Amino acid sequence: MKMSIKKIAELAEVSKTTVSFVLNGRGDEKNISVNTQEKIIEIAKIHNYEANYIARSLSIGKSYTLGFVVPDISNPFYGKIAQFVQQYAEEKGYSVMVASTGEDIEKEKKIISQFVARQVDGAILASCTPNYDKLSSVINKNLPTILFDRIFKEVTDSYVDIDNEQSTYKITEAIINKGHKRIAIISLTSYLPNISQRISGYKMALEDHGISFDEELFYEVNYMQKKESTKEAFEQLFTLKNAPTAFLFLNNVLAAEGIWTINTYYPHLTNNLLFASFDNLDLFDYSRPKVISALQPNNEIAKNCVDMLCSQIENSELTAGIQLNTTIINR
Amino acid sequence: MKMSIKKIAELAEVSKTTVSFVLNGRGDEKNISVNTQEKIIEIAKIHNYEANYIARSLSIGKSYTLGFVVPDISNPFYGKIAQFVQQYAEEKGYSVMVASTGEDIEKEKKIISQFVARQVDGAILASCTPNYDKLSSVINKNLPTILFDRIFKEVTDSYVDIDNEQSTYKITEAIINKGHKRIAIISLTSYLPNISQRISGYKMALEDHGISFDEELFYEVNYMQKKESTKEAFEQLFTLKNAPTAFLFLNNVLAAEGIWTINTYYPHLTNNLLFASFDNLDLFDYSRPKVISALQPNNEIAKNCVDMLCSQIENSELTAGIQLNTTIINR
DNA sequence: TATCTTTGCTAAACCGATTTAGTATGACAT
DNA sequence: ATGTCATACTAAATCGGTTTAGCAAAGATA
Repeated sequence: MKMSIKKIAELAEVSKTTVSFVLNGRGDEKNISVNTQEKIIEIAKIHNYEANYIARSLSIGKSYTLGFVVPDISNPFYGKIAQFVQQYAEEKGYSVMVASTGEDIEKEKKIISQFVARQVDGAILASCTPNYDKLSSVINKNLPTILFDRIFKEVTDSYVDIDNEQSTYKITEAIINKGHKRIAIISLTSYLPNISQRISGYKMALEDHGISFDEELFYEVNYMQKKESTKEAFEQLFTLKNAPTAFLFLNNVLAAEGIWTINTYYPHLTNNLLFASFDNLDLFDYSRPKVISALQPNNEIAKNCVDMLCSQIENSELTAGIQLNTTIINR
Repeated sequence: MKMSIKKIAELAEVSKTTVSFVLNGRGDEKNISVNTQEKIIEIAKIHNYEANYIARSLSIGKSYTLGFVVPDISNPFYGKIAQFVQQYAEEKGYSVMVASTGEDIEKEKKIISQFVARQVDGAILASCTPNYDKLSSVINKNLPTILFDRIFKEVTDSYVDIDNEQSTYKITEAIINKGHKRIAIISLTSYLPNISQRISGYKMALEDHGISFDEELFYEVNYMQKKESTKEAFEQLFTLKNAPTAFLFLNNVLAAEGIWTINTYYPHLTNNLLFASFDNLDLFDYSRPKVISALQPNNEIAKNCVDMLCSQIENSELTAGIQLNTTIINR
């Protein structure tokens, strides 16, 4: 038999009110006698009573649920952050609903609406839209939202950012310091702010080291057909009279694809090239080539997202957006 | 202003009941005049009304929420399945709450209790307990539950299994067919049924090919200290007078660790050894050594989990447990 | 003895939906 | 004129909690 506060009240021969007070630990405060308190707690224990969160949510107008929305939850970068987000959320009494948008802005809208309808208290979002008008329409449903990874500062101050430009500058510098001058950069067709910051860091580093930016070394891969697109990029780059000796990939998916491509179609070159990537992957330790990378502080990103979101939810306190630093892993 | 059925009723000058009928598409069935219906829908649209799922849940006693509980959501195997589970769940109108147990049975219990309190309609679970008494106590909260990956058939018939024994038999056979006779097997200290089935498949294949099982080639890695434990395993195995020429890892985490270890400490051996793994990882395509693997049908596992769970929830229909096949990728 | 305070408890409204069991009205048949 | 039926709608209970306002009795104070 499913227990409810009402049934406990009947068994203990007290009112629902009293039961609610006692089971919420407000018995003393509300002057409920020790006797009554013990009786109620005893009965609750015997019958394995567990509060119905749905009813409580409806009553107090808070669901203690957060939404976590990313392009692809099976990407290890988002996976790691999901894991930490859930862990920190749990510590604060929140559960987490997760959804992947598959880089589809319409789906993202639907998911957010769905989460709003489900009364999530807030959302942590890596939006897939390359357009901040659209993003505004998505998140301005007066839903507390923290942006990460894909950030539009024009839309909100609630974000946990990464020093994309500075990090890419450092990676590029590390490549240059190993003696490379022809550094290909593999980017995305879709224009996200984090990506353009990374491109900018690359260009700055080149400039500061007296290397001029060569449009021929800049390649945009189409995410939807990344296998073919990456293969094509390599073909083009290797037919250049002055082919690149190093490759900088602007995220982990591109890098993994690059590693696959080079091993599949150009295995003889794996020892001659230098690879570098934004985002880290464990496999960069032992892939051929090894990959210099900028490791994002997943744990801290998650912690800050949850902390900021909760303080926004609980204290309606808008913390300013923050920027975290990556660690360059120079393999 | 947050809209509710009550406010729409006031604006339309009808009863809450009528509004509810109309907005649920039961207007015709309930003989609500076309005029009234249009008026209500119009008002709802103007004010951007979205039903409160919490209230609906309380009322109908169903949350349209599923729990997805795994040891580690950042493991790509679980991540992929999570992605598909969420996708299929969404198609059926369910949202998914995700949680990682970190291989901690107490945490697993807490998470399930939490999900039960939150009134999830059912759960998809890869339990971390090596003990089916404990598992029973976890899932027998009359919560519809589908087990996958970590399955105890004694506990429930609701599972989506993999042909662990047969698959490992095939992998082992593939190794043998490449001329190897000394095949190390790297397992886990924790005794899960899927792991013992895999071990059994390995032994059967050896036997069928006239190779006797050698206890010295069997190594159990401690998950909690897998780096040190794997390193130790390799040290031990390589000091054998008759060292192994092939390694079979019983899951992807062990294999990834093995690849890391061999590249870090024995880079000169990477071309001489054959690796094989249960579970597939993209990197097996280009790691050194390449890795023969048994690819689990993530998409199908997810689809079956969701389908079985929903039919259990919606029709109280207990489908029998099923077993899916892996694909051996012989690199 | 009268008044005030504290102790111990509860009735009832509320959150926002769903759903059952109706009612009122008018049309039609007998 | 009466009964039957379809149409168009609604009052009120319900789900399982929280919370406000307040009551009755006992003890303390004047």
